Amino acid sequence: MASKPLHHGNLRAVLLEQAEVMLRESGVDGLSLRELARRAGVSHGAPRSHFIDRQALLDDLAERGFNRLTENLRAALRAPGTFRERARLVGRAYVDFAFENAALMDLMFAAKLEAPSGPIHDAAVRLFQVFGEALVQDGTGRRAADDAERFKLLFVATMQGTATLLATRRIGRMQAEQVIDDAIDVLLASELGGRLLPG
Amino acid sequence: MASKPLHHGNLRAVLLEQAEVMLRESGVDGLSLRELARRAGVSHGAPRSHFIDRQALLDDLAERGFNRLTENLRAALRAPGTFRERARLVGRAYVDFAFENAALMDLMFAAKLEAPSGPIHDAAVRLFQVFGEALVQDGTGRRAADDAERFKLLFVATMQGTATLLATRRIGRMQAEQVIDDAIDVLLASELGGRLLPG
DNA sequence: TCGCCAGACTAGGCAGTGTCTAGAATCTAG
DNA sequence: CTAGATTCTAGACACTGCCTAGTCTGGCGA
Repeated sequence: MASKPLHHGNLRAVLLEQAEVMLRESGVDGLSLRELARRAGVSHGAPRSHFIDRQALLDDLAERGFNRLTENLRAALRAPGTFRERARLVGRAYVDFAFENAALMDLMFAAKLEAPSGPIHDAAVRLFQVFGEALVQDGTGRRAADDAERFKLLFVATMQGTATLLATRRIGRMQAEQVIDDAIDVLLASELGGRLLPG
Repeated sequence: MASKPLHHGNLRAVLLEQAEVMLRESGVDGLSLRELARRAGVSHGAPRSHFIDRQALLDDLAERGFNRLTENLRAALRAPGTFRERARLVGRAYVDFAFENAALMDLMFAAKLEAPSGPIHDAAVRLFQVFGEALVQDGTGRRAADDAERFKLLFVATMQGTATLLATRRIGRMQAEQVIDDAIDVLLASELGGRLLPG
């Protein structure tokens, strides 16, 4: 599938690229297929060869967003340093991404009415798995696994909430960084964190 | 302003009510002014007398959502019990609201491109003030105020993140409740919580 | 080599939408 | 009772997403 450039070149890639630009410029509501086609220099029906729906395009954008964010977090996690230091980097990466891609985050975390399934959901699962990977340094027993899951969820929820507050401009960037620093301090000092990361 | 029923009765109220129904039924995208007018039994231009814009209607809905959520949290906070117990109730109220009004939450926490201002932002500020009120049992000195602010932000961020994860069906309702319980435990056991609520 | 065909793309049309306008209907204040 | 302001109607316009028929093109098998 998705073989070679055909008539236009590689329209699909151009569409996705321009779509991200429009998303940044004028939000989700400002992203119209016809305007997108206009910018790409093709007829208004052309995008339909690559995206059956407007929603299909939005889903694709969201999925790519998840993948990019996942990669950012992976990179932060690969950095040398203590667990605390790397956790800080991860938090900053998350919050930075939310700040610089506010509209895209809306797309990624828009409330779905249907049941969770499909590639977007899978991409989200893959994102959250990143947090899990960092916590399995001691994978001893079911107790540890349960603790790790709760620790992970708590950390993710805090990051996500901070990201939302930042993207909606309810708090500033510095406040956001303080929140994640505080969150990490509190989490690592807690009983939950102590059980997971002794020493 | 907003005196008495005129031709129709009180259209504005009917529109807002029906709009919330449509929001719940088919999300933000499914909320059209013309369909709304149809359901209210008025011509397609009638809503314009009460809402200059579609966005004005959405803003009004968001503001009302903030006010309702604020009232819910106030009620939870008024309940008798220890601080921990009331904090639990607040967390549950927040998360329940997000679960039952997912599309509305999207509206309330959609990323804004502009600077924060206007009635929606004010309503959001009022919401977050509720958390502050619960924390000023000992208002001694600047240090305490700073701690209270950080505590509040951390708590709010966690609630908000949990709400998003729940509304997007990334986690279940029971997981969400565990997250807020864990968050409260961790926060109250922390140094930050200890400084604020000694004893 | 050549015909053929799946896929990319064009162009037109349709229903639906948000917004604007002029004007009728209605309420309210003087 | 009249005059003005407000609510509402009806029509128009530009724009949107989606559908359809038909054209073009690149690659593959005979």
